[in-house]
Amino acid sequence: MAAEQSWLPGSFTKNYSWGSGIGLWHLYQAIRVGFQEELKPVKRKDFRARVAHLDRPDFIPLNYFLFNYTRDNKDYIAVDELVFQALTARHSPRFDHLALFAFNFGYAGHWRTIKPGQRYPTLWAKNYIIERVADVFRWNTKLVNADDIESFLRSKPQFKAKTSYRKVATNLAYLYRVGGLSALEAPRIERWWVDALFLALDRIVGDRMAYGLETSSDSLPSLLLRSNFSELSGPKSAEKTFAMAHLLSLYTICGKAGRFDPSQVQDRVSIELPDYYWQQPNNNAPQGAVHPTNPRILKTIPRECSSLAEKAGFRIVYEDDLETFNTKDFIATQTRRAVDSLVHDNIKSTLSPEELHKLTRGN
DNA sequence: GGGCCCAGCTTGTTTACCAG
DNA sequence: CTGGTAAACAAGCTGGGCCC
Repeated sequence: MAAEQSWLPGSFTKNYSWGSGIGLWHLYQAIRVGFQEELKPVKRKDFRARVAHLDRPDFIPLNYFLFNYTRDNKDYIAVDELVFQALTARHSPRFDHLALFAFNFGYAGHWRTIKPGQRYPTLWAKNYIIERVADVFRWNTKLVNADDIESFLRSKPQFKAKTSYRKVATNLAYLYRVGGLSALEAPRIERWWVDALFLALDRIVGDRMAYGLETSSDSLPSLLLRSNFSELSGPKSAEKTFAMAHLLSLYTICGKAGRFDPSQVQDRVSIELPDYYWQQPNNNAPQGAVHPTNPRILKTIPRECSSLAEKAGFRIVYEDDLETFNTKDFIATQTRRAVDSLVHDNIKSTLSPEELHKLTRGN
């Protein structure tokens, strides 16, 4: 992505009527209605028709938060991590933070009538986050406000807007406030961050595919680096860096963006686990994959992917546990399991529970 | 300062019309 | 009846003003 290209605000001079006290619920609702609660790509025009009765500008979800692609001369909205979270989880701040990340990351894909600037529709917000929030403010989001955004935009010749500096600045400050930008300050790994990593990968791969480029798994780390994922997803830390390696292998083994298509996952299972007896899951709720070295590395995945996740070294957490998943309990269980297996193998441990505890946490 | 409304622009698509 | 072209229309926004 060329940094020197124009930053166009497009319809972000409009208001979406976010309302107060409900976060980005209207976006969540638009996605659920637009997809009719099905994890299948939907035609752009069908999405519009379905959300028409919600009486909000449909191009805000479509052109700023979701991902578009064209196939056989028809425009579709992709099923990606943001759609997955909207359709499989209750609305929560976790969704809002993921949506804010999607907005700042700013990949809208391709559609037939796309105009200049719409492929990456939020370069002004993205660069505000990178240059001001991450670099200058060190993620102290208390310093974010409309005045600061406006003066940033006025200082940037790339930002092409005749009169709308103030409107864009106030709308962006408002979006950040209702969506909870301050939560992105978290130095440790949180679930929205794990989801955001998958979303970034979906969008990077999808953007390249929409414009005719294949992406090998080997190239994902460098593409991720160049995408400014780390600058856009809160303070950097060693914990996040370690987690990225594990999560990249989980993303790859689950089939990247193909993880939402059960037949593609089934094909992957037969390749990765030739002896695995495939059973149609009797429950479509997603499961959690948690990494034994750090229980904060918890990713919801489609149920069909669980055997693949285990192959990548993750443990499966059941759906009912996810809402209340407790890091301490998980560590305790892991420690007990480790002790049990030592006892079972008739090995006398010379390690104290504390030492085992450290071992099972790794890193 | 956000919500709301509307005029108007650009681009793409459909229809109308005409020559051959 | 066919192909080409232009006019009409519709989609998809954008900009701006007014209100509370």
